[in-house]
Amino acid sequence: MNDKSARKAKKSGRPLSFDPEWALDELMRVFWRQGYQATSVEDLARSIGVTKPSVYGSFGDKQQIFLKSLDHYVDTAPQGEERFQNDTGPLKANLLRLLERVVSDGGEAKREPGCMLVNATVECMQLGSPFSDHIHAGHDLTIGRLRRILERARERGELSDTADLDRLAHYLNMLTVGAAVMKKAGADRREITAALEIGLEALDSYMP
Amino acid sequence: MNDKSARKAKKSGRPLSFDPEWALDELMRVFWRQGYQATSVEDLARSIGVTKPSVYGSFGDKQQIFLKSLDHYVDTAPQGEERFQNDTGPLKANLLRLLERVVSDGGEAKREPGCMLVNATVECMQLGSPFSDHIHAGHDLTIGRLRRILERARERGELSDTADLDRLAHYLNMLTVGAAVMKKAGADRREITAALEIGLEALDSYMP
DNA sequence: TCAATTTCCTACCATACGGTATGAAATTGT
DNA sequence: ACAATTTCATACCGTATGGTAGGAAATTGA
Repeated sequence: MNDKSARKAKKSGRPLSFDPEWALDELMRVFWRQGYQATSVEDLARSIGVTKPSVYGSFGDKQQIFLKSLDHYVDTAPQGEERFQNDTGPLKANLLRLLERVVSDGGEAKREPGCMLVNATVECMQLGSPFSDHIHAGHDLTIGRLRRILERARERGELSDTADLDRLAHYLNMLTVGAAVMKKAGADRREITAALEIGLEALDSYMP
Repeated sequence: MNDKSARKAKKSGRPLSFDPEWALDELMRVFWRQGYQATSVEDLARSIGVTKPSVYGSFGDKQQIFLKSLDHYVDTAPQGEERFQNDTGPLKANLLRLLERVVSDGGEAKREPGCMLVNATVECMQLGSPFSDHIHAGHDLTIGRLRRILERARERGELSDTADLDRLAHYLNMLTVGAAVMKKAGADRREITAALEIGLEALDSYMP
């Protein structure tokens, strides 16, 4: 009867004109580039080659689309969980690579979209729930990922046993966030890298 | 004839119902709290107790009001030029006080407006000129102020002669920006302070 | 008191946007 | 072939918004 859980259950009726996963990725990119308020539902519809009612039918209203896009961003770009895995080298070098990637990702064109989570924080925290909830979750997830990197580094003896990994993770997140904003402000990439290198020197105090 | 330059020239006609300087400060606060796109011209008018046409008559269109507000913000709040002067104590303590003030200013209520320049960067850089020009100018001014603090510290012997003050100023600005965003994200104030303290430890490498 | 000047508010316009009603088009199963 | 189902696009509605026209109100100077 209630067969909603069946994944591969073939549906009758006209098929979707787009792949839902691909579409969500496209929708995310529009919000990433333009922000929440500056994006119209028609922009979203055009990006996946349909008209408004189809978007509403498949993804809900504008707010829901944005929240799904934000969750999708945090899950995938630019530093998905799997990208955190290959951190076998020196801690500071790994972190620099990671933070630089956050800053350089999505920046093929002249317009730099920066980090969507940061953009959402500035633009949407004031809009209250459920925006604030999803944004909180995004930061918690990011900080948790950073903390796990630090934990693995400590297991390898690269951080002293007394170091407060929570505080360090919060600091690294703040550093990344600052870099993302300055990227969007048009700062030169080498300038940002130089600043990040200075910031990572703060870790020296917590190495054995 | 063309007496526009006369400051105290008494104008004939109905007097303004508000003090222009006070009004600009109020307008700035509305944009600071709500952002550019989420603010309607009617919001602005109500904040100074008039209706829309009076606002247009005195301050121009929405874009001009925003740019004037942003310039006014950079000039005055939260770390105007004069607030940078009393830095006779130890460098790191002075910087911590300064960066904390940036983060705590304007946050009387529950809604944290953060730093208006950061908010404008995220929301308005994509809107092109003249937004991007004013935002650039704001960051340049802020970084220049930080650089002057570092220069005075070096004159007092608190920084080594080889330290690259430009890079350090860029780094400190990035740190502040990150703190402003995390403040808006709802991060606890003690959490932010702790992260800032870690970030300032990076300066140790540049002290003699 | 009266003209000149400047600001004020009411009312309005055009547009853009979020969201929906409705029926046509495309598929599946029988 | 035909019913059931699902997605599609055209057309529309109500509202909010940026911006303006036009005349009333308040001041200065004569």
